[in-house]
This record gives sequence, C-alpha cells and structure tokens, in this order.
Amino acid sequence: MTGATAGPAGTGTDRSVGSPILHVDMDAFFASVTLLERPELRGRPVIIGGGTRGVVLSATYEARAFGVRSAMPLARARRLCPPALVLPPERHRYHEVSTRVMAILRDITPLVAPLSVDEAFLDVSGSRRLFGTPAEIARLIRARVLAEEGLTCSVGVAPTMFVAKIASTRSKPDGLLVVPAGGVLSFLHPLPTSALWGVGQATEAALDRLGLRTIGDIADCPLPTLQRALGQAAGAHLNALAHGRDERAVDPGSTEVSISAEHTLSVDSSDQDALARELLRLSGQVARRLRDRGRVTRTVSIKIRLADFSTLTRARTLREPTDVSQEIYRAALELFHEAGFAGKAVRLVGVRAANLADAGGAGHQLAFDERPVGWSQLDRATDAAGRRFGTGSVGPASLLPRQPRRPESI
DNA sequence: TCTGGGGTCCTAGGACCC
DNA sequence: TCTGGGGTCCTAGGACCC
Repeated sequence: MTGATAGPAGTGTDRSVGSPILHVDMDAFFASVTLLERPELRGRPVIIGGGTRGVVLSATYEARAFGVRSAMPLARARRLCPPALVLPPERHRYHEVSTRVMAILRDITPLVAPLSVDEAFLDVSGSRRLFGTPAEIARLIRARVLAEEGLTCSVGVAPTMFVAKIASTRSKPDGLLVVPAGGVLSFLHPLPTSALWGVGQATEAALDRLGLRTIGDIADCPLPTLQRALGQAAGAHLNALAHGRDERAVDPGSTEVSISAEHTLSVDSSDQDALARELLRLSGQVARRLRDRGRVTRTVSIKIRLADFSTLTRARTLREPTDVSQEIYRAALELFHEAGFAGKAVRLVGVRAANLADAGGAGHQLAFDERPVGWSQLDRATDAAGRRFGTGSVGPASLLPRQPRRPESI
C-alpha cells in the first residue's frame, strides 16, 4: 500500500520509533461468535438481526459479497442476498466473549480503552520491554485471540489513535497493518474523505460540494473555508486529522455521559396507555442501570419517533438527582403529556438519563412533603429479586401482560 | 431501501446573572 | 432611552460512531 504495511501474514518490519497505538477490531464479531457453535454454517452467508423492523447487526463476509452491510434494513438485506440465513442476536454471548478478549488485551497493558464490545485501543508504549515491537505485540494479540477464542481480529498500528483505527479497517478481515510515524501522511492522503472518523454521509456531501474528495484535498484546503462549511469545531478537527495530528490519548478510565433505553414498537401505536406502559418499562431499565453503576441523574429526557420517522426529544432537569425508577418515570410521563401529540402514531419511544453524578456524592435534600424512601426501597427489593430470579422477574403490575379475552393465545 | 439500540459530541438560541 | 459583553445553564435537534 504505502510501503508502511504488513500483510495478513505479518511479514512487515517495524523499525519506526513512534508507533505505540494499537486498534484491535474483531472481524464480523456477532456473526463470528454465532458461528462458533454452528460450524456447519461456515462458508455460508449469515446475517445477524431480528424483529419485524430490524436492521443488519452483523454479516459474514460471504453475505457482504452480496452487498449486505451492517445497519441496513433486514428486508433489503434479504432481497440482496436470498440464500442468507438470518439468525437472532445473542447479546449475552457477545458480552461474555468480549470480556475475555478485553482480558487478553489487558494482559499486554492496562492502557486499554474499549470503544464498543468488539474493538479497543491500546497504548503499548510501556509494553515493549516485555512483548517486543508494536507489530510483534499485534501479532501476539491476533494469535492469542485466535487460539483462545477461535476468532479472527484485525489490528492497526500507528502513532495516533485515529490512524490506528483507519489502519485496522483497511487491513480487514484477519489483517495487520503498521503505519510508521514517517508514513502517516502518504498513507492518509490518497484515502477518500469518508475514511476519516467523523465523516459520515452529511459531512462527505458538504466536503464534496467544496470539491474535496480525498484526505489530501482536506489537508490542502484553507482552514477558514473548512470551518465555514462544517462549523468551527468540526472544521478544525478535520483539518488536524488530515495533517495527521490527533492529540487524544488512550484513556482507560472514561465514564459514561448518559444512559438510555429505547424501543421500536412492532406496530405503530397511538394508544396513550400502552405508550405510558412502555415509558414505565424503559424508565425502570434506565434507573436500574444507574443503580448498578452507582450513578444518579439530574436530567431526564424522552425520545419519540413518529410513523413518518420524524424524531423529537424533550428534556427536564430535576431539582435533585435521582436513581429512583418512579421519579424517572414521573418526569418522563410529564414530558410525554406536555409534548402534545396525542393521537399521532408513534413508532419508537425512549428514555434517557443525562447530567450524571456519583450516587455517593449526591447529598439528597428531602422536601417536607417527599416520601421517596418507599420508592427507593421498592427499587432495592426489585434489584435483589432480579439478581436472584433473573432481571424482569419482578416489576410493576401494570407491565404484566393483559389478560387475553379468549384463551387463543395460550 | 424503509430504516435497531446503545452511545458521544456539537450548535444554536434563550434565560439569567454580573 | 438605548445599549454592551461574557459566562453558565438549559433545551432541541442533528451528525456520527459501532
């Protein structure tokens, strides 16, 4: 590619000084994990996704050969690839495998920053004495993940996070690509603008209107022109990236900014009671995850998507932070009623908690008329029952299935 | 083609305070 | 009567990522 590469066989030499960042990215992760227990499906096009209104979550490379891509509506994927087998996701298993893969990475260095279940950044600058050059470390990781989990991954090695990320993408599947410090610009500049992290459809179109097609074009474009077209922050950001500059460091300790739960209904609904029950369920999920993490929220928001796919959000900042299911639900329900679109067909509802803080430092001031202790105790009892009997085993009576009028559903 | 669910970050406008 | 600038917080929407 640029003379800076090592192929899948891992034959590349790595004599550069500054290539301490690795980006490790599992190949077709969900599909590959599912195939571990279905070896007879190897070599066949397999798609992971589900539901009547689902999208493609993951697809084997055999399915991708038909044009199937992740996030594509399942209906379209089936048309593109009729022989594909569509299997439902098994999130619990993905999580388990992910935990073990991350543990392999933490054997190399504590400086591991997971980006999602199936990818992570590593800063290996302190690991060379023990494990060798960054390229040798990358080969070691790939060999261990394959030997211990039966899965392939691709690894990018570069002086900065975003170049390492692009490198792993360009080496997929089952590849390794090293971009030494001296080779960053010659690696980046021929690539299309969309290869940059943060350039999606809208930004690509805006860049295209400026006549910018490659990352090299962005590097040659005057900063003020870029900022006029994309805004201050985005313009400056892309300008820096196009010149290979990226100051971010691998941070293993970053904490969440928000926690949310949302659900697309299987059929659009304008039934206010049914939508309120969904808000109750989602509020409970969000609150439980807050308590699991020892966090409280001050800002509750709801998200509503109508049948025409238009999406609106409404937010409210509370007087006091909370992790109590009932308080989050009360705020969500008020926002829902105030939004004032009764009668319209709703496709999706969501609840989000933002403005988070640690529960310990939250010094709750009780108003005289408040009795939150009861609700809080109910949550704790529900949490304990969930741990014993399984999540969802105990919950509000209004979430119980409605009594069927006729026993036909049994 | 008919669009999931979990997130992050940025922008812009308004309220409010100094 | 007309006219500031800056800072912070909040809300709504949108782009983007996996």
